[in-house]
Amino acid sequence: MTARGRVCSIANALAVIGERWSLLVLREILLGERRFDGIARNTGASRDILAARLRTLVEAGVLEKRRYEEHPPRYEYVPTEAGRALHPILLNLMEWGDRYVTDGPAPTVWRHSCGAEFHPATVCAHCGGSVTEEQMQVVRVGPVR
Amino acid sequence: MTARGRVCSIANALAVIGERWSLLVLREILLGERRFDGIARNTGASRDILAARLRTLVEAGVLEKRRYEEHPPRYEYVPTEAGRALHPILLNLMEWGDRYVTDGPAPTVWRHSCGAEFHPATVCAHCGGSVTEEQMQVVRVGPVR
DNA sequence: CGTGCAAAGTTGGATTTCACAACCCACTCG
DNA sequence: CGAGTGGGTTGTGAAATCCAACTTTGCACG
Repeated sequence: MTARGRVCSIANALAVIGERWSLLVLREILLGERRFDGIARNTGASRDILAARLRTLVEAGVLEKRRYEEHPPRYEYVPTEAGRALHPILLNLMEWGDRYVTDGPAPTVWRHSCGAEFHPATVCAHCGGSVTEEQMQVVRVGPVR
Repeated sequence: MTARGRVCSIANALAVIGERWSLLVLREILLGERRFDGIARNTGASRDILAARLRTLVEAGVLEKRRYEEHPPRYEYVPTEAGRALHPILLNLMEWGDRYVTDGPAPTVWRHSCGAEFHPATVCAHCGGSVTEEQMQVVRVGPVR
């Protein structure tokens, strides 16, 4: 894991999903593309790097490699619970990119079951209240090693 | 920049904040550490890489470099609106790391103004409803280049 | 039978990025 | 005057990434 710096779950999370291409692989898988060639084409990652990323994501328990055909052996990558739990992070990242990076209209649009075009909001899970800096207070912070 | 793969705001966002150390730099800045040496110490990034990251984050409009002393010239890095908008993403990433990567108790703990220990939830900004896979539907998706 | 195609990777070599330590400069403090 | 501090830059070697080509297992045609 991270040798130096602050002990922190953000750093730990990035050790798993912070390498180049990892989150784009997850994006494709959560969009429903579960095969090696399709993920390679849709992300633009080179095939050797993609193979390495898929291996580490499987080892980390974010994806599961499943054989969907016996002859010839063919595999697909499906998200585990940990992988599905990344969906909110990807949606927030997409929203931030739409707002502050992408020029023009949003390339990808979702609709929520309420009928509205979907935009994510992050709230307090306990009270449902919004998350501004004034409302947040650090109780404890990891030590720096 | 080589724009292969799907046209997507997640990819665009990662082009800005997806390089190694970028999000840990943002973490420190949002925790209140705004000086070069402090950020270097608390993240563990080497000083040359840190200088490069701070430059690209300033160029991208995520941070602002401000002189806080004239003689000798000393600088601090403060988040712009775009930088502050990354706070929800970091909190979600921390939550995911706490749950699926970090062993033992959470290294960093926040309290919300409602009094409860803070945990983030991502909801639909329009209706406040939760975000499960069944409730989400893709309306449009960026093309693959 | 031989050719072509597809999926899921490996392999080899060039290029780019990263890590680490050392160094620099302008100033302040004792 | 010498040491210390903040904010970096430079040089060198190690590691990661990119790219194209190749491999393997099987099926489908003509």
